[in-house]
Amino acid sequence: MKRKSAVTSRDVAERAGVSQSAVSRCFSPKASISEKTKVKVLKAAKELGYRPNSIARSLITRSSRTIALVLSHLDNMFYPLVVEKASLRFQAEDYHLLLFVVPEEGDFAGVMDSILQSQVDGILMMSASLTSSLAHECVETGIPVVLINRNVDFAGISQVYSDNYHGGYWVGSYLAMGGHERVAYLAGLETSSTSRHRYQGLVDGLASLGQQCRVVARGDYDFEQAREATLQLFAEPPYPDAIFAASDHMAISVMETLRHDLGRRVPEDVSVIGFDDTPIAAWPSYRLTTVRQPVDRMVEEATTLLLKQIRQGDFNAENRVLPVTPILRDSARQPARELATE
Amino acid sequence: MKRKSAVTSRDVAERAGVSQSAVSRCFSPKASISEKTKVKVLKAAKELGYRPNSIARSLITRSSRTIALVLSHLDNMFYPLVVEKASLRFQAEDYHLLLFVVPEEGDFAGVMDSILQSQVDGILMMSASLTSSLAHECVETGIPVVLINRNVDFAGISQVYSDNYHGGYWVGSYLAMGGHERVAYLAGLETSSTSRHRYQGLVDGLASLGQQCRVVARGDYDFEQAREATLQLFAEPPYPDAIFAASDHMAISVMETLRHDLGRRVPEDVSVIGFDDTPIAAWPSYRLTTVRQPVDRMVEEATTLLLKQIRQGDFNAENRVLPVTPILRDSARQPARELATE
DNA sequence: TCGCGTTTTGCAAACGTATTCATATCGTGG
DNA sequence: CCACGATATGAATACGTTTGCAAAACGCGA
Repeated sequence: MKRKSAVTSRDVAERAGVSQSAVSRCFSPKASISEKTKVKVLKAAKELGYRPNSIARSLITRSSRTIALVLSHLDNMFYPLVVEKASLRFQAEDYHLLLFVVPEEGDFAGVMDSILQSQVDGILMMSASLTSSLAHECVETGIPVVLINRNVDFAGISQVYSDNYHGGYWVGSYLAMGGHERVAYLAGLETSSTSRHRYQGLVDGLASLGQQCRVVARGDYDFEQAREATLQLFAEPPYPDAIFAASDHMAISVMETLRHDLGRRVPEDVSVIGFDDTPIAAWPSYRLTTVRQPVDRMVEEATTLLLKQIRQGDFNAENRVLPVTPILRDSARQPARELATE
Repeated sequence: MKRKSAVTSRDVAERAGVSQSAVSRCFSPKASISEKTKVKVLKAAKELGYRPNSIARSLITRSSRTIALVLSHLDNMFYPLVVEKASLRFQAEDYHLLLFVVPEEGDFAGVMDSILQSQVDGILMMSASLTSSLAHECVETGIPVVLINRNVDFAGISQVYSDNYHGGYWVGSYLAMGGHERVAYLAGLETSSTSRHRYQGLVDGLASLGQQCRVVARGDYDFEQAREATLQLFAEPPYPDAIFAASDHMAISVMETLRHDLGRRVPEDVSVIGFDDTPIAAWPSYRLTTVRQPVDRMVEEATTLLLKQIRQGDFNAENRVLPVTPILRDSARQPARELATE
């Protein structure tokens, strides 16, 4: 294998018989350069296989055109989807994505440090509830951060998430109208604000019709843990007649466990409702009743928000909460008459 | 929001009363620096909130400590898993990951250009069959590339993939021994070498027992397309009595379609076999018979190979083909007596 | 205290580009 | 053909580090 070419703008300048500045200008869209020299330079550049060194460029422009994407639960189909969309969006805007997978409740501070050093122009976090000290640190460095699908009570960081409370509320009232009397909640990570808000909504939704949430189990957004939790819930009576899981990922696990380990029918014996509306939820085997998060809009809002903050150095943190949509399928017993969605 | 700090090594040098070189040395592991000045510098650095500018560092060391990860099918659970593993591995080695999602048969050359400009130290490709002109270009620039789960007939690029041919071969003989007589193959992308090799194996495996592959349908590794293809296969007799899909992702789609659209039982009416052994394959609803790819080993081999090539500037391309493991579950009719796996 | 080998330290030169500023060139109307 | 505004060009500087080199400081036995 040959050694790296390392052909610089000087090399092509020499070959084209112009100055280094000239060739630099040829690769800056808005720079002033005559058509004549431009073709000369581009010709020479092509012949030498020249590509501008983006590192040097970043150094001088003080912008890496790179955005950090940090997340953890890559096994939950929801995230790959937003990664894909976000990636396409940023690529279109000529930004690069630096991926950071934080090892699930692991050494987050370390990763954060790594991010800060990497000179990214912005950070898109879709995971890991930020401790407020870390949040503070982010803001101090002046790097724009937007949280997606998570939030932290710290002014100064932008957040876009969906209306978890009302999603939960809808589930609560829907289950209550369906005549369920022993509703269980399968929570996500303890540190997750989304899980808490969904729970709060559930409780209030049930209460609005005189019901309550009987039991809360921990699933930590994990497939296996959701399974354990479900077995636990049915270890001894009284058994739940409905389970609301904080994510589709867990809801599917619940359904699998109910059907194949516990011999329960869904929804005849127990209703199951999820959250997200992941593609799997629509598969005929599940037909999971769930609450749809507007992934496209979330990504769209988050990315444009981030880009805006990057461009105008001076910005204010914004919160965007997006509406969710109940998706009525067959995994939950339907109320006798249709529920009027608010 | 405040403006970026931009505290440089000079600032901390001044505050610590040393030269700029000294502070630089404090952040280079192997540099020679006395303990005394080191603490002085680190103290000053902490007080000022200094972080070495990795861009400037990259410029001088000519190494960005960054690796490009390029892929397309983020919806197939197989890929998020390897992304996660690869990410953790590289982070542990203090490398960063630049993510490139190539829009599915889209403008690959453009993305490639973008990658080359980004000055990555290496490229890990898990998708998109490289055209040989692009492959050539990669090699020319001298950037180490390793392909994972894909291959291209071009010496000079390292590849790690699993033994697709023998995986297919096993499927062929297993289906033949199970007494299937009308086997269909649901192919992946036409450009995909893996799909071709699996097919070749299937054909030979069937032939070894006097059978053949009756029909080939195109699924392009896509869930929806796999569904269409399945419907097509059962549009009119003769119907297949077994379908081998080039990925679990498609195999699941096939099962869903068979059961819910076509009212067929699996495996009583038709056997289904996949490839990958994605987590979903093990779910009780499917219990998909499949061929396991050793994801962990693939990632391990690919990453170490890449890192090795990066470290020693001079390297030879290597191919690693890893053994697969048949996973016998319930989606395919079992032969009367156990098949002795070779 | 001196001498000598070993660390430590500072100076200065890179790394490859963008960009300012002054100069040169061009186009055009008088 | 001249003058003049607009536009194109080149020289030089800066971005924030790493690192070779030479000088300085150090440790320590004599």
